[in-house]
Amino acid sequence: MLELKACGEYQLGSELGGVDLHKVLAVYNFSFWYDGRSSWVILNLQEPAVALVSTDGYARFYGVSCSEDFVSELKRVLGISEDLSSFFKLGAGDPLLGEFLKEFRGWRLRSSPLWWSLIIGVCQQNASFRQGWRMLQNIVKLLGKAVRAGGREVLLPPRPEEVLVSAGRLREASVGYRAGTIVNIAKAFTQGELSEEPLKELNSREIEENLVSIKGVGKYTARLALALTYRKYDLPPVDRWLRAIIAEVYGVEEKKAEGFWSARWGEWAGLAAIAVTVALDAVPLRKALERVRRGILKPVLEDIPTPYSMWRFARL
DNA sequence: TGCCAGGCGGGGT
DNA sequence: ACCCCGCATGGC
Repeated sequence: MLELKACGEYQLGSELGGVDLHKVLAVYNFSFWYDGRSSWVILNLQEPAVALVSTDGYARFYGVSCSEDFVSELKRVLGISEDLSSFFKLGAGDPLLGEFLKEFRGWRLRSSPLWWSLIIGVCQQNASFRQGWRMLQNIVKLLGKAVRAGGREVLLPPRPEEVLVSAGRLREASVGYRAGTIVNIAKAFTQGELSEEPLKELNSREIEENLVSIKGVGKYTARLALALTYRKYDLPPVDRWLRAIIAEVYGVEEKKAEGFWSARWGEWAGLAAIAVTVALDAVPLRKALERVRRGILKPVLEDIPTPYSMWRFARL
């Protein structure tokens, strides 16, 4: 097993501002990465580097090789360096997100590597939240690679090359026909058509164009990746779930929902879209519409896996 | 037991 | 520019 070197430690302090690390680490996380006190955070998947981050802000770094940039990369991944004041200001009193944003003021979206963000998107296609995250969990457990860091084992998601050598096993992860898309994405990375670093210099529209050129990656998946990887939120991932919710809450036609959402949230539209999934516990559409009517607009479910609670569940 | 779920591409008009 | 269908899989 690959052994990562200890690369020092860092105590996050005043730069945390009002950030609530429990919320940052809990949302959309797995039980094998977060236990409620500390979480493994991926800094680099290609040349493995991770941080073990406690909710009090203490972080230890581990990597194949050590880098001076680990601290700033950790801050970027945790969203600490992101100024969301205009987002929260814009959201104050919003009929859908107002209440959530008040309670989750300390939340920031963790970023993930482009390759993994795309896989996250693919697993959400034409499936429920729970089914999608179960697929992701299966992929990590079946094809992921364990590394050793600080005397502990960490399971990392498989890299594109690792998916390709075991492509036949993707079906065991219950991803169904999405296996083909996952292979297409893996090939795009290994054949050098796609790479995280160069794309970040492009604007959102250009990145989206690049990503949708992969067969099986459409607008929704590309835009989710924009938010999850590059923290670019100006092009929101609006799916039929959010579209129907927007129509219900704001009284707009479904076909105008995306335009309405972009106008409403501007540069924050993508982050707001993801926030809605957290606020409504990502329950299926029927139930989400019912919740909206009853005004239950922040996470409340504890006994089933939701974006905010899924880290508590070993099996989703 | 069917039907459907946080898309997508390919085929129509 | 639309509309419509099929698609693997698992939950209800």
